[in-house]
Amino acid sequence: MRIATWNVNSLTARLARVEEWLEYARPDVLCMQETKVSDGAFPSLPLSALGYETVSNGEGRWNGVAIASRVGAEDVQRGFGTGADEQGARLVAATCGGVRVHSVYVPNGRAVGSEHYEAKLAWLAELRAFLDRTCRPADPVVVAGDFNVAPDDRDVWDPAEVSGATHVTEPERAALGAIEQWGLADAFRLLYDQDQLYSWWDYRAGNFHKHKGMRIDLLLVSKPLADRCRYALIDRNARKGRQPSDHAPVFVDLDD
DNA sequence: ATGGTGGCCCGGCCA
Repeated sequence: MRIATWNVNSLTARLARVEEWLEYARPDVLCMQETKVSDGAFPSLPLSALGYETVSNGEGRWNGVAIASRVGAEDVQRGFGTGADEQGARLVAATCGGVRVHSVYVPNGRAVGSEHYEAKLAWLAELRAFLDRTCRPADPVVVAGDFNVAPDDRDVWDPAEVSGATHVTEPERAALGAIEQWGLADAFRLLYDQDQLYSWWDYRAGNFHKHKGMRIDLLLVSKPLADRCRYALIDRNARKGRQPSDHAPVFVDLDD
């Protein structure tokens, strides 16, 4: 089973690239973030033509998450369901082929110490609480998406250059750690320990070509799935060419 | 070069 995640930075603008990628990577499940499309305008038909059913949680102009699956999508949940401010449409979950799959788009946080940074930490704490009340770590669970946190210094191009900035601070890493402590592991790190393997590069200043990126797109898997991880890839090629997202898709292959 | 690119959708916000 191949499960993927990709911040597409507008599914409307990226539809051709997403279709192309689905055709050659053929994931069983693709979690998408920053779809920037309302549920009513979601392009379900072209994805259906490729064999994928889709579920989305989208507000329109900003944020938005979705799951495309060719192994079913049952028991859909949109958002935390607490009635609290969710800072936009950032969570959708469905059961796909027996795996509870969550597509998440963690708030960016902007500047350290800003209200947005504090809200990012609060959102991560809400995600942990959501897992506590909706799933069990002994079951097959995936939490995949753009976490806007680089788990450790291997995951940034220059720890000194970004030191103290968002995505790499200790409180953000601790909040991510609290989610992992629920019973999840970073599938990529179960398999590989190299540095300089990134999933996002700022559009600005030619950062992609300078290899200045971060690994912030993660597939967190529960123990029953961690034991099945065989292979993972950040598809850097999908960041190249015409009209790319600023993120590359990432996938993990699970043994049956 | 105190910006830079790109998405939303048309002036500025967001990443």
